[in-house]
Amino acid sequence: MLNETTADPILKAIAEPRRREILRLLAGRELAAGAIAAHFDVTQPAVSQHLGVLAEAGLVAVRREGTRRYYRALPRRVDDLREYLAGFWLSGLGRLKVEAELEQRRAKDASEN
Amino acid sequence: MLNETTADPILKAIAEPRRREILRLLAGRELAAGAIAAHFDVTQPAVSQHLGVLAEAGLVAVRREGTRRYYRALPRRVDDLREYLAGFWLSGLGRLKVEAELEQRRAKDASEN
DNA sequence: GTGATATATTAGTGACAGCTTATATAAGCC
DNA sequence: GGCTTATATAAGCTGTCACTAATATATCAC
Repeated sequence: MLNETTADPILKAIAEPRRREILRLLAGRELAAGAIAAHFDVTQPAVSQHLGVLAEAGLVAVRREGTRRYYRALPRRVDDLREYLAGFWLSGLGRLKVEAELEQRRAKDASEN
Repeated sequence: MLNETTADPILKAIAEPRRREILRLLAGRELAAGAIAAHFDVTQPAVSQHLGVLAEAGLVAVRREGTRRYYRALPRRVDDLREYLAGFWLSGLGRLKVEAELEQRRAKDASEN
């Protein structure tokens, strides 16, 4: 389970449109760095830096084969982020209290909208 | 359901530690802008600007009462973001194909780790 | 109206992020 | 060894962001 510190780089990494494009490009398949860079109109170093950020956040994994570097997305990491967001309101002290109030608010919102 | 364009400001807003603190402070309760600002060691304008970003992203709502501005978190918006992340790999073309490959990868990852 | 309080807005500053070009690293081929 | 290809790293530029101090707006009380 992610905490505030571990979730931060993941959020920062995914809060960037180009990196989200890269991630989606790697959905369910492996691609070499060059092939990834070819999909965009920015330079290869720019994409390489994005891949570095994604790797640092654990959103992608690399496999080296000869001179190539094959990247693949790690969907588990996004699931972790979803979990983090699910427990977002329950962090800190007074979990139960907040949880109860949240339940109230949910019901209120549902009736309002 | 969020799309790439609508999800972006929410991700940007939540990818900031102080704004996450503010959001959690507003979990299940309403607080005046001043009360929120009092919780942090930055100036009132700084917090006001954060509240502006959060409001712009639809993560908080404001209620004006006299000279006070009461903010409350909108948990629904975070739920929307979770949904967006859930469908992240299925966006773009070839949804079914990617979905199948994802399923494969899930199983593979589960056995590896 | 004046004054006080709550909040937002403006202008400016330093840090950082995404980009570029240029260069370094490393593997494969001759 | 040298040459080429694939990728990363470094240095510099520009825009954006979180912050500050100062100011504006708005509401209340008198």
